[in-house]
Amino acid sequence: MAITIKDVARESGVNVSTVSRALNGEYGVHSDTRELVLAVAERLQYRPNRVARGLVTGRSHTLALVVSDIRNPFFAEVARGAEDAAYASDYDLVLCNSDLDAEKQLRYVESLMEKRVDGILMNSVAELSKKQVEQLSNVGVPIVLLNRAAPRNAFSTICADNDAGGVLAAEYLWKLGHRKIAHLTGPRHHGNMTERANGFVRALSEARKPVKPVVLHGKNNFQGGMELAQKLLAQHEDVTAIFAASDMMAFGAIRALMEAGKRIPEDVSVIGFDNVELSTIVNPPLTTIHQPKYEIGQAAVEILLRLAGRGEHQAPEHRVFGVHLIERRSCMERKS
Amino acid sequence: MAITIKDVARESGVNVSTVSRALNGEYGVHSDTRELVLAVAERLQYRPNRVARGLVTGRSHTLALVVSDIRNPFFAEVARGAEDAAYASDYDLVLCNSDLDAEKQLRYVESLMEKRVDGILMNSVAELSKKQVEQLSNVGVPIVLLNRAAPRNAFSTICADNDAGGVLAAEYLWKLGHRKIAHLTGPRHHGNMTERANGFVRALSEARKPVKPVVLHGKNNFQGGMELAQKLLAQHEDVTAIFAASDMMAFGAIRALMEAGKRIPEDVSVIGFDNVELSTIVNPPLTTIHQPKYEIGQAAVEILLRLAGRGEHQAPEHRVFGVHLIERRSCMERKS
DNA sequence: CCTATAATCAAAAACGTTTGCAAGGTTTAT
DNA sequence: ATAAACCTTGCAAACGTTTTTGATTATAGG
Repeated sequence: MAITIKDVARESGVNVSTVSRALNGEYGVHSDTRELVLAVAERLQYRPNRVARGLVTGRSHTLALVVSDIRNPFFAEVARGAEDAAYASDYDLVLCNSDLDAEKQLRYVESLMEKRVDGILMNSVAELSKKQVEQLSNVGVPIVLLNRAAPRNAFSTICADNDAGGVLAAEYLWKLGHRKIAHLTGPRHHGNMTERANGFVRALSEARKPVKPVVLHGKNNFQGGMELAQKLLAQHEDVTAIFAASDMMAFGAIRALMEAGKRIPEDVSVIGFDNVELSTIVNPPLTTIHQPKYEIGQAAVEILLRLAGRGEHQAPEHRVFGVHLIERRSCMERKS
Repeated sequence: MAITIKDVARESGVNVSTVSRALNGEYGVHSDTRELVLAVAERLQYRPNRVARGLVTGRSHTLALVVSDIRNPFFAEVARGAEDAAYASDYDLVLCNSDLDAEKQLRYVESLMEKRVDGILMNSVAELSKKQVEQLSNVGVPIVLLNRAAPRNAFSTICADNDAGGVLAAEYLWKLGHRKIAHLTGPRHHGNMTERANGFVRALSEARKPVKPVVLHGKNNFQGGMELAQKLLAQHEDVTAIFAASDMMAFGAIRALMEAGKRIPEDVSVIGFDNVELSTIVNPPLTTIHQPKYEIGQAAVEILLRLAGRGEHQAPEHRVFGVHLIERRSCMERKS
């Protein structure tokens, strides 16, 4: 049996309440007794039971991160930033993979509530019904979303400036002389990606000579990028530039293009979004829009902890990080 | 205030113990009362407090995964497998990044113990002192290691057949005609990588015409691969083939080689280990040793749950997964 | 020297569950 | 018909902490 606070109380001849105070460094315990208690606790290798503590304090010192898939390098980076920040404040982080499945996502939240986590960080990418949003709002624990949400609801949000990123990509491609342009993006209703698409097509439509890109929706991963690029080649052989809504999709697109005998960037330029580490090693190195993934994860739990510290209802915080273009070698000028 | 079991007891006119039994589907409660209780619980939106339950049952329904860095695609894949398996059994998974730091690793374990996790899955890659191993053995919660450990200690282990993988790489390179061979590997004392190295050099030394590869140690990531390849080029210009102990290191090596003006595979062949998803998209596609990452994570928590189910001291389980060579285009024949 | 105040600690309640035990009531078997 | 077995339920004790309250002692001010 594990040794409890009672054991160290008995062993040091004081009451458990005194042990508790001594160990937690609270005011009102004589330095002599404190030292004694500390010594005994050390000798007995006492480890406080955090679930017992959690029961009385109502706080579990645990945060949760629910992402669609941790294998997505973007989320891995966010997760690392989040975990580091949590660790720094002595919080644990539980990991959940929702696969964009609204039901699974809600099941996770429910389970997390039962466990009394102190905050949830999630990319609520799935379309939630009004009822679900309501349910989520009332869980009583702070939630920060990794994407901008409908302004009415009460979640805090943190994300990159997706719209600006889309604009950056559009301007870049346009200046390079491209006029037959495609945008490969994720599922409809994916908040972040929708914003990227919006910025992109808007910027192109406002160019000196407006361009209307073809926009294809698919899965946000390597596979999805491949499939969309294949579909694109079948329908629009003549595109000279592709903006992929994520680096993973860009990788898939590049693969499909190469298999179809296209050279990059000579035949078609490709630009991605995220700037994941691997984008430097693919060949050619991927031109992309950088967003601060680690910092987003980090900032998210900082917000979470701040909200968790305050009681009950707090004003939601919002934060958007700037993005910038990383020019590598997957795009080139198009003289038409 | 959240609503508790007492509320539903009062509301349905029965004792809390009956509510508990009804909700947990235990034997010995009349179907009428059960239905009533269930209805009331539903109406009141009752959510049991898992912390309180954990206190009495002594089980937290939580597992932990401590890896060196979740950004390493290998670990991301393992994590996903582990989380899926945990989710299937209604367990939560907390994520920890140890950075190969022995002290940080132990701090994590200590914190996890305080939280009464039901099992820990870790790649104990750091060199642990005898005292630390002992400490770990006595924590009282099942631990499964992602690498083979010293046989004396009581941890369960699960990993790929690293030695065989090393042999595979050696035989492949040798048959292709390479005789000037290098092996870029991770830090010394990295269990899995040491085994890969062992298999590799042994197989080469037992070849018809024995070869002694140069072995360089460094960091197990993209950066480390780059640095080692640069060092290698400076010291041994004449190598014609490189076996990298992980795909990430292989990517780094390829990058360094390309920057040094080498063509792959014409000038130098490169073979990796892991077969991460990205290895198909790098150019040239990477020839590598496949190990079943997702399955390893999955199997690890299955073992963990089995061990957690049984009481106290159980015989450790060991499992090793087979590996195989994936031939792509980063290696070619060498006629010397 | 006496009282008011502060410092130190013990006692006990609380947190929300599960669970062993016993008390009823109801069926079954003899 | 009665004892034995069984089913259903309530009661209360855990689980290991924190925290409030109150008592005892030491300190200080006059």
